Amino acid sequence: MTRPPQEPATQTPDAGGPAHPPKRDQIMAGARRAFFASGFEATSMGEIARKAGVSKGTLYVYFDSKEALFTALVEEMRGQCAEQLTAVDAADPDVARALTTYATQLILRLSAPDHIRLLRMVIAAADRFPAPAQNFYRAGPCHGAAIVSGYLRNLHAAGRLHLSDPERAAWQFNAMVMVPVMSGVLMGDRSAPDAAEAEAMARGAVETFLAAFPLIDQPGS
Amino acid sequence: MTRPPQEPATQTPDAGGPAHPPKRDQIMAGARRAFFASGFEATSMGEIARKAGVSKGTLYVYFDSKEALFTALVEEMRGQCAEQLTAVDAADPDVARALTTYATQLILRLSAPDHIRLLRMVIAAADRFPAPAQNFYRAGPCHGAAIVSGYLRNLHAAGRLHLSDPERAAWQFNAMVMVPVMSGVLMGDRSAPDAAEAEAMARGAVETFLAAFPLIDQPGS
Amino acid sequence: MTRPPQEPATQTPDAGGPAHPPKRDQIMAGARRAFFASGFEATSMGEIARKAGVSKGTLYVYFDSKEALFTALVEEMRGQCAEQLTAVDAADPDVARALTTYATQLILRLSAPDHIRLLRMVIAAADRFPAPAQNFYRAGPCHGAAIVSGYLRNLHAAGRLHLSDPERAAWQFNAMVMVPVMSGVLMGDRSAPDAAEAEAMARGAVETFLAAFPLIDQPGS
Amino acid sequence: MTRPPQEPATQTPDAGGPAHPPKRDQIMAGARRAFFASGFEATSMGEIARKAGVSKGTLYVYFDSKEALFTALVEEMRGQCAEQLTAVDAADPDVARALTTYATQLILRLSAPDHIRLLRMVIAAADRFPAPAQNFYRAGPCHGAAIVSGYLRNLHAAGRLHLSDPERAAWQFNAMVMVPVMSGVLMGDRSAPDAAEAEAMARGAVETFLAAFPLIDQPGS
DNA sequence: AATGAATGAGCTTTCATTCAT
DNA sequence: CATGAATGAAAGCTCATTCAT
Repeated sequence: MTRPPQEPATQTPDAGGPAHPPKRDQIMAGARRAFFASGFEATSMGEIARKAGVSKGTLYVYFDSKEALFTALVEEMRGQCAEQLTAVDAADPDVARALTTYATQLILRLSAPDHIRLLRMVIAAADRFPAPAQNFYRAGPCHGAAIVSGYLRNLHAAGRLHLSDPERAAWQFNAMVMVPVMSGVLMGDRSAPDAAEAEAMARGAVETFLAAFPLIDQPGS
Repeated sequence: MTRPPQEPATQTPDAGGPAHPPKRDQIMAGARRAFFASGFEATSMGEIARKAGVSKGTLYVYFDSKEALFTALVEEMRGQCAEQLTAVDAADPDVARALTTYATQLILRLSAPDHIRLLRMVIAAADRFPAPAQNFYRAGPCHGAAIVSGYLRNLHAAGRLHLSDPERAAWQFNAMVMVPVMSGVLMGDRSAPDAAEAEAMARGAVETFLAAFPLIDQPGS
Repeated sequence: MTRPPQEPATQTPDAGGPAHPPKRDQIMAGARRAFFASGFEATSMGEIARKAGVSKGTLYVYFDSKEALFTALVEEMRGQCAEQLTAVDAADPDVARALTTYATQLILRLSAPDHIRLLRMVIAAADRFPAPAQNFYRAGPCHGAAIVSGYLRNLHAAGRLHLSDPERAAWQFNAMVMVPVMSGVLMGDRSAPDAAEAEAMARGAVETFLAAFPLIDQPGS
Repeated sequence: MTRPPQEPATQTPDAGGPAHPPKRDQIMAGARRAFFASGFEATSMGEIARKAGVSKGTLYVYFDSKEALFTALVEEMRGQCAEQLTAVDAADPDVARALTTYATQLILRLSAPDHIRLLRMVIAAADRFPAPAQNFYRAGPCHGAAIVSGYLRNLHAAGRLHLSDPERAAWQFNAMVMVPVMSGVLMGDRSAPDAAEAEAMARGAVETFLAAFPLIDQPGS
């Protein structure tokens, strides 16, 4: 079920273009602003050039096409996926608290407007060029599942939890955390939750999860 | 958390357009085929007109714009959401089996290529005109949560299950059912599961769910 | 050696476009002026639209592409090839005079600026899309050879000339007529000849031709 | 009628450009390959630079513009015109054989794909910058006529042929040789002839030519 | 001299929309 | 109501040319 975030799918490699001068970053910054403002289809190369402060021709010195530029942008942003930034505090002896904190952070980051925008763009483009969505998926949901499953595995090894399939449990946990709020935000039916609401939803998920996979009390502690 | 599938959000009302003559259906049919074949942006009004067998001008007699046509189409398709078509068999005394059957159907319908296409289109458009996505969300995920929460509420009333928040539990159940496979399909990282795989995933979700919310044995049966 | 001017080579049929309204002629007229002014590559669709007095979009209602428009134009002009317009006066009993008159006309028409322009365009395009050049060749040089060979065949049948290969003789006659002046005009090394010069060159060709294929005196005339 | 291949017409003199360093030859070689591969318009300066192995900027150190580079290339290739490479064997006592051999070679060289390419390019450009075409014409057809007329003049001086206008006769001979096959090849209606076909056409031209200008038998030989 | 990054005008083509018939 | 010809704005992309290094 889990896909390791390795070997990202590629479609249109950057091809030529100068190695990595500041102009490239300038273009990426302009592209980020432009794509985030209007989405992939509705953003024109002219708009990107204007926002980047370079000529339209320069865009094509660094990127072969609009698709390639978008792909490179998503690639660059993989490292900022909500799931990449959120970890479970393995040092916290209070498992419920650790999971709740993690889940709260995840909800807040996943539902941040910029993240939603990126997600929408990437999904929208998935029909025509799947590489960005695939890479994003592996760096995001798959990575998130790996983080949680690793944590659960450790708990299991420590005898604090009984789990037959940590990976499945991790996906289920993350699913319960995100879906109730993320789906509404993604579909434009509600806005991002504030911290209090996020924590409440996190609690709900943790509660159900620990009911299904009860912690084993440590005799000596 | 749940949004009742009532009062659909509107953005671009159909304005003029005859009430419901056969020509309108003809256009809708053409639009459905065209949009599903190529997505919103890549579909031209000319293509729709050709597929519908009417002139381009006629399109504008019934719909104010391409957006309005798309919105109307999504509106019309609300009734065919995966969640609208899938029910829990309340008559089945075997709750685990009823839930597994439901979840299997849901997975298969949600990951069907046409459904994925529609979902992508609707998400892609959510930035620029949110109405379709909202309506779709309410008729889909919200409706699905309502179905399950209703079923759970009945079980609770029958004393077969103890639940403090049936709605929350319903969202969590649906989340565990869909996410592990849907997210991969939606992001283009995997293809739709076959019946066997769908059932396996359904079992996994039901197992965890019933571990968290254990059934109460009926003494007299 | 001769290619019958039948079944013209096609490459990009006109495809859609309204049947044959005045707008189409308007576009063709604009295209003619524009292409003749600058050649195929150097003429832009915008320039054609301006010269035709229509919008750029309208061009594409009638023609699929710039190539298709050019091909249609050459097609239309086939009928105005120099060779199509020039005939040998079979009624003239003075063969030398008939041939000289024909050759003079041919030289004048072939070296007319418009004809040279068209020829250059068609040759220039022959690499990328050969259909126009082929059609032009069949309607031009091949047709011209057919006219002369027909005339020669009649002379032969009438016993006025002995010829083993009328077609070959016809090509040779036409070659002698056109090359000395046409090649210089086509290559931009000289301008079109006036009537006097054209007649002088015609005489030269006829003289040599009749030296090679002497007329047989009619005993009874 | 004949233009001596002297003082080539110039239009865009090379201006700056170092006299003749190896880099210049390198560029010319790249330009030759590029122009021959794609024609004048379809060849970009970038392509030339790549094929030449120099930077785009360097191109402009040696040549003022794309046109100037093309002009210089055609200039340089004058020496390789088909007509420059083909001579009549004045030592051969068999005039018909000498002419046939010459004509066969000429046909083969003129219809060679590279020659056709060059001819098309030069004709295509003749409208916008006439110098290349003029130079090509003088080095080609004019030179060819000069070769033949010189040969004929010698025959005349030797009493083997009676000719009032050797130059005119030379043009007519060359015309009969090339036109029947060259025109078809140039217009894309047929491919280059093989040696056998070329010789057959050569024989046809020589036969007619010698019928028009019969050889005078040498009494003492 | 040589480079190659940068430019910006210009290209062909598409398309949602309008409107006279 | 229905048509389809006509539009014009804009899109992605190319390329000859320049210039600071």
